[in-house]
Amino acid sequence: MRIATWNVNSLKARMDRVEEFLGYAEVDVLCLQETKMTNAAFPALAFHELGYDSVHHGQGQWNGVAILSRVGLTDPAEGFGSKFTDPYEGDARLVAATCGGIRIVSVYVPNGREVGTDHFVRKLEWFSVLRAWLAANHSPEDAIAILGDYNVAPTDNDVWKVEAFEGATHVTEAERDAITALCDWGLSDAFRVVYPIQDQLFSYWDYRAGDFQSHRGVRIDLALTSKSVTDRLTWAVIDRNARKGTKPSDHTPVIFDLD
DNA sequence: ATGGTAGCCCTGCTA
Repeated sequence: MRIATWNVNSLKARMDRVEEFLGYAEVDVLCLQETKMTNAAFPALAFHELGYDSVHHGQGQWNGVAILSRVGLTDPAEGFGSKFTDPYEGDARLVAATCGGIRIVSVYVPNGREVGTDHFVRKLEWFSVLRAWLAANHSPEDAIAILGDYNVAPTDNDVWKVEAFEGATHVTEAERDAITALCDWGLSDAFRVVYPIQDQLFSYWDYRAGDFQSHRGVRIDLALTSKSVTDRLTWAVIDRNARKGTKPSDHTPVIFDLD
């Protein structure tokens, strides 16, 4: 089983590239973030014709998350539900479904903008709610995989140059602690199971200033997997070619193979 | 050099 995550930065602008990706990548499950469209505009029929069932939690101008699956898709759920107060209430940032026996969650964690802002505080709160939601709805014994744009580089090996991120978001101790808290519950950063210490392996490069061509990137698109999923993990790949060519997203797909 | 680009909508906001 092959699962993947991709922040497409507008599905409308990226549909050709997504269809191209589905044509060569042979993914069974694909989590999308930043679809930036309403549910009414979501091209479920086009995906169905390519063999994928789908669930989309859309908003419109911003955010928007989806799951595509060709190994079944049942029990779809959107957001944290009524038992939790979402610090970014109204944003479409989480959707879940069971695909091929695994509870798949597609997340778009808030960016946080600047350290010290209200947005940053609520980013950390969003992580707290995610952990509470996880603990309330699942056991670490479950087969669960939370894939998406976490807007956090978990270690210094996940940024192109540590000095370039002094005082910046995505690398603070508080944000990294939030990832650690999810891992302490019973999840693993699946990419680091395959590549424990290798650096300069990125999933996002800013469009500006030739950052991609100059290898100035970060690894913020992650799959956090419970033990039974992690134990099945055989390989992980970053599809750098998807960052090249005509109208690329600023993120690449990150792909995981399970036995 | 507080720059740069891309995508959305009301010509600014978000990333």
